Amino acid sequence: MATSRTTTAAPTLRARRRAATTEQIKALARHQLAEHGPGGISLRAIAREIGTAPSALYRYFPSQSDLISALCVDAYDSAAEALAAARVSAPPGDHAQQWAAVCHAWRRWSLDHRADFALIFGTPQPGYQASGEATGPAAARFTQIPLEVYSAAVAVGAADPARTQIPPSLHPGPLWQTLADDRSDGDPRLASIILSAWTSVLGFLSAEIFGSLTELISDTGALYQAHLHAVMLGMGFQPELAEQAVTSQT
Amino acid sequence: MATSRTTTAAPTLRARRRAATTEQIKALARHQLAEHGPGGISLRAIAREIGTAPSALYRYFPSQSDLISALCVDAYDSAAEALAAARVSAPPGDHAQQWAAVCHAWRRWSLDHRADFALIFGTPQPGYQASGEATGPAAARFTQIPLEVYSAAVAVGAADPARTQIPPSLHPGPLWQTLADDRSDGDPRLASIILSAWTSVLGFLSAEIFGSLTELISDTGALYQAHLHAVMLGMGFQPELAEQAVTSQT
DNA sequence: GTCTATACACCGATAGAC
DNA sequence: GTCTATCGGTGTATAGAC
Repeated sequence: MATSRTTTAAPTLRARRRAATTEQIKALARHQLAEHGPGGISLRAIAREIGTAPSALYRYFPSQSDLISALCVDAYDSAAEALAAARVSAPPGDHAQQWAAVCHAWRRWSLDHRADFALIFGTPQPGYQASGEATGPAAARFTQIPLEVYSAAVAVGAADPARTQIPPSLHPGPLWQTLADDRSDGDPRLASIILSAWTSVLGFLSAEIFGSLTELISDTGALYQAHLHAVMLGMGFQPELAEQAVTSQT
Repeated sequence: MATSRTTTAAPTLRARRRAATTEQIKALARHQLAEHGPGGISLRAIAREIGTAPSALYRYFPSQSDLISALCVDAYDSAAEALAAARVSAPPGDHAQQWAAVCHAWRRWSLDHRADFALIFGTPQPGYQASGEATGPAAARFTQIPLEVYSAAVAVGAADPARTQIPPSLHPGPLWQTLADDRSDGDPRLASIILSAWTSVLGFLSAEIFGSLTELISDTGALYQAHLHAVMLGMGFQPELAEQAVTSQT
């Protein structure tokens, strides 16, 4: 009966080899993704590089969609890790600077992992995205980071929802309840404010990575800084804190 | 020598039939795009529905990529038409309201043409997007609309670049010169300001169409209104004009 | 010029032997 | 778990009939 416990603390030699192969498959798939873009993942090509029959891969992933779902989860985790690291490396008391640091980390991660960015923020590939049940928790872990930073900023008065243009009557949706923990007992406007700000930042990154923003403006980094500045003012950060936070970023 | 003039004002019966077939192919491709998502366009399926051999389609489009490029051009034209119509239907003198109307038209068009939105604003499909030479003019025609509205607003004082957070030192890129006409003789900051604002709106639409924004907030329309309000303040519109323009939208 | 017919090389997925 | 064999599907290219 103990043989079925694959996730136990005592890894069988078989289980370890299996995990290694799984990781190898994902690595090759990630490489194909970066090379040939979305939809360029070929199970046959992976099997060819591994040196095995194509059908053997189906013992590791039931279908190509499951492989991509796994890549999505990894991408969310990778991004969340980058954002969390940026947050803790910022001054603990300066929530404005934490926000700016998180946003800059998001951009850097996006530029360094364009394929992963496209995977989780771009056009949903048909069939892949359908299993939001698999990628949901990872996405929640990611989204929670900016929420925590902003609600902490509001709690200490570094940002004031009353300074924003978000009407208090807007109610958050069902999925938001899953995200928010006890911190969200306060102003329900936090959901709307942070979503508005978050989508503004997402749009910049989307235009920079997918679109032709790079050819429309020379110094996209400087524009991103100004963009963040405007966004932070729009979400009610104290003007002096916002300016100082934005200019203190490298 | 006149036989090669396919775009002449005297349409041959042959040419008309050919144009009709071309349009039919594009219509079926659009349908497949909306049905099966990006990458779901199958030339064989189109030929099957038309009732012809797959290879016959190559007399109309040299390759699948060219078909998709044509769809991109159509999508840009469709969006540009919707935005331009919204602009002229707004009060001629009220530039803030024109901006808000254009943004609302953009959202409505995006929600009504999700596949086309993904085509031109989502993840670029490898190979398709490479021919920016084909879709470039159409994209320029689209981008020029908000530029015209905003520069007109600045010209009459409805918006003031000095109120924004965009530093004057930012220089526009090479492609921007192609877009801007004589109107852009003024403040070079206009490029940066409008790009920052435009990407904010794009991010909202991207999150609403690609992502799970719908499940995070109940009334996305109301949030969009507040989002626009914040964006307009960020681009230096007079506060009273911005508020009135946003609330006057249906 | 236009369409048919055919061939090629790829793909994801499945069945069944070992 | 891995293999071979196979199925139905795809985009693309070429040869040849009308």
